[in-house]
Amino acid sequence: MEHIDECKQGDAIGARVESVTLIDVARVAGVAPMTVSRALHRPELVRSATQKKVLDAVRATGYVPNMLAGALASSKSSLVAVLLPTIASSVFADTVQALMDGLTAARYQTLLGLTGYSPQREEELVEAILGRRPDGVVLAGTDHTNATVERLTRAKIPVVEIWDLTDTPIDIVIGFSHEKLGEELARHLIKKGYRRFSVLSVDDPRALRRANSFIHELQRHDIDNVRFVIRHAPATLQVGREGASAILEGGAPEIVVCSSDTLAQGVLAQAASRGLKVPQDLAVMGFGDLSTAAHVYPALSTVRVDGAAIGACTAQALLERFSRDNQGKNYPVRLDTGFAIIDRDSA
Amino acid sequence: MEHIDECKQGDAIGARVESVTLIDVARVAGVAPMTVSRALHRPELVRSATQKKVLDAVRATGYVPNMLAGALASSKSSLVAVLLPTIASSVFADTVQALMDGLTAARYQTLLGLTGYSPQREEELVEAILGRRPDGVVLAGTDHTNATVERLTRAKIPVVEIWDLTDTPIDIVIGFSHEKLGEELARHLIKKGYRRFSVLSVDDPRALRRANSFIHELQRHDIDNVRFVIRHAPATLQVGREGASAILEGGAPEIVVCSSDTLAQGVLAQAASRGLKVPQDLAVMGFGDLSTAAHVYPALSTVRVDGAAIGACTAQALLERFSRDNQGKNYPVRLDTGFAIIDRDSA
DNA sequence: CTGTTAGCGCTTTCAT
DNA sequence: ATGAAAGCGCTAACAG
Repeated sequence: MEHIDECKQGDAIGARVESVTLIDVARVAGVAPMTVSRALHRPELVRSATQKKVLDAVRATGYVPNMLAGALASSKSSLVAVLLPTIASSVFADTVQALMDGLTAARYQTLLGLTGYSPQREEELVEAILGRRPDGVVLAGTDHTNATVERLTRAKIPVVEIWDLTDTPIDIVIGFSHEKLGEELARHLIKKGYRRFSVLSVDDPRALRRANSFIHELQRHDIDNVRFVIRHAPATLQVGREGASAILEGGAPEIVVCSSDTLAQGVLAQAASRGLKVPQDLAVMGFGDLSTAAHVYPALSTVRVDGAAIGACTAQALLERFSRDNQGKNYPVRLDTGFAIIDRDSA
Repeated sequence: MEHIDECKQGDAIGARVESVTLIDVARVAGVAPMTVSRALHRPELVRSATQKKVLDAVRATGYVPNMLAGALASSKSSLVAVLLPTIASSVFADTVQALMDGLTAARYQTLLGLTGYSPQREEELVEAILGRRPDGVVLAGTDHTNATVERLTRAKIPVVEIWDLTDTPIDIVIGFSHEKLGEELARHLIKKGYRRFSVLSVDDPRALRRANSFIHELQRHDIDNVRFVIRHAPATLQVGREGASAILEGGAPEIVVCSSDTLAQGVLAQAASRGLKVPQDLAVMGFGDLSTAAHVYPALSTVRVDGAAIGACTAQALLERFSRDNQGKNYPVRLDTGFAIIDRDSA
């Protein structure tokens, strides 16, 4: 309110709200601006008496440091950009939570961008976001346009690709192999005795890669007639339910392998409404996180991925890069966080 | 790899990666820096020949405008801060998606902060984030610390509180009344003939307010012995399942009213595993979005909230504020987006 | 430990 | 339609 009065006086004509600056604080504290800056960011470099004067002045003036100016002057934005396909697909929720927890604790802030599974859109977002001079970038997946890769590389900041693995990462890559997952799952289920498979997947690139390598592995074991139903992302219960209908049209397979737990839940619902017992009449396999579904639906099998671990490792990798005096050197990281097949018959 | 070579050449001694600036572009294009700036941001002010020279120079140099500098000079950051309790609770997913769609289209970027339902944490985040000089702030809910409100007010930027309603908004408020929702729901269910109620809620403040006004309204209708089970947020299927167990201990009520669809799904699962038919043996009421659950579980009733509408309205309100020559004036907005009771018996 | 001097890269505000 | 000068608010680098 004191502030508002000031405004009414000050801005006789104009629009600009003139905010309190470092210089104002310095004047009130009776020290040099630089001393205020130090008192705020490196308190160990100033006498505690000075420190107190400054903090008092900060409080008195209601000073809020302008990080735009700080970042410009220091070439350090304390900003990390995170680009995800969507926020609706909750597979990333744990990852983002863990990532942001780690970053926030280290006083980094998060710039979020949603790509909608479109590499083109990702490219535009990268370009726009790089203008903010983030200290690091996190991307979902390893499939990017050439321009995206080039821009990211030119930016010379840590880049983490997550939720996938590749032999040619831009910089750091933390995740697991969707191909390997598909193959292992196929072998696992064959070993369990299943022979009649259906696959229900949304058209998100990683889901499709899992599905394809799953089906290929089945073929290598002479299992060919796999019903493969693809629906548009995002994966919802409704999509799962409709997909199940489509699959069940041609008679029930032994098992339906879904690209996500959400889909799998939709399938469960559809199975229930048709009076099919799971897993006796119809086994259902999901993908995602245990906490979401597997504990709750005793009949549901799933492939568990530790999203929180991916986020935590990403935060740690970034912070390490930020802190280390990485003078020109690169410390590539390739972390396979793995996955676990949670199986109702064996568990 | 090209990247690394370049590094080794260029930075003979130092650490700083010197990037291409407006001045470099101007030199290459043979014009003044200011002309480059205009060509990029207000093309209508430069001759198309000049325009072309500049764009060529931009491409040739790989120039990426430094928005930190731009924002500092122009006092316009093109940044909107969004503070949410969590990203795990998917009730906000649609809202965030719609909000960001709107903002991104207008070339605004989003700074995300997670408060974990803690007003204290929100306060810290607000302080930190205000340092970025965002052009607007979006907050979930209307329950903030005094310091939060004061800082936000002092910032003199549009502030939107969403997913709730209040008579004393900071600035703009877009959502619905959780009290009214609880009351209407109570009256609705009483009218349908229900008498034995249980409530299962997580301890998120808005969920509790819905639950409390629901129960109070029941009491006003002389229904008193309501079982009220509260669990820690976030709401997961597992929490729903456990909560259902706790409730069913004391014999099944006619209906369980849950603070979210996710919880409700957990209750459905538990009911199924006990052989209870829904809604005949046990009716289940959720809360959230239709697409999540109600279309899929024919037995599930729910209160539908249009999260996407909240996000879209928020984006629109912000953009309007940004564009209008809001010279000192305020255009308060109070938008009740309402809710709809989706009922299995009536629908 | 504190102060001074120079910018960071851009845009505003005049001139031309 | 284009240019020149003067900052935006802060911090690096050095001097004391």
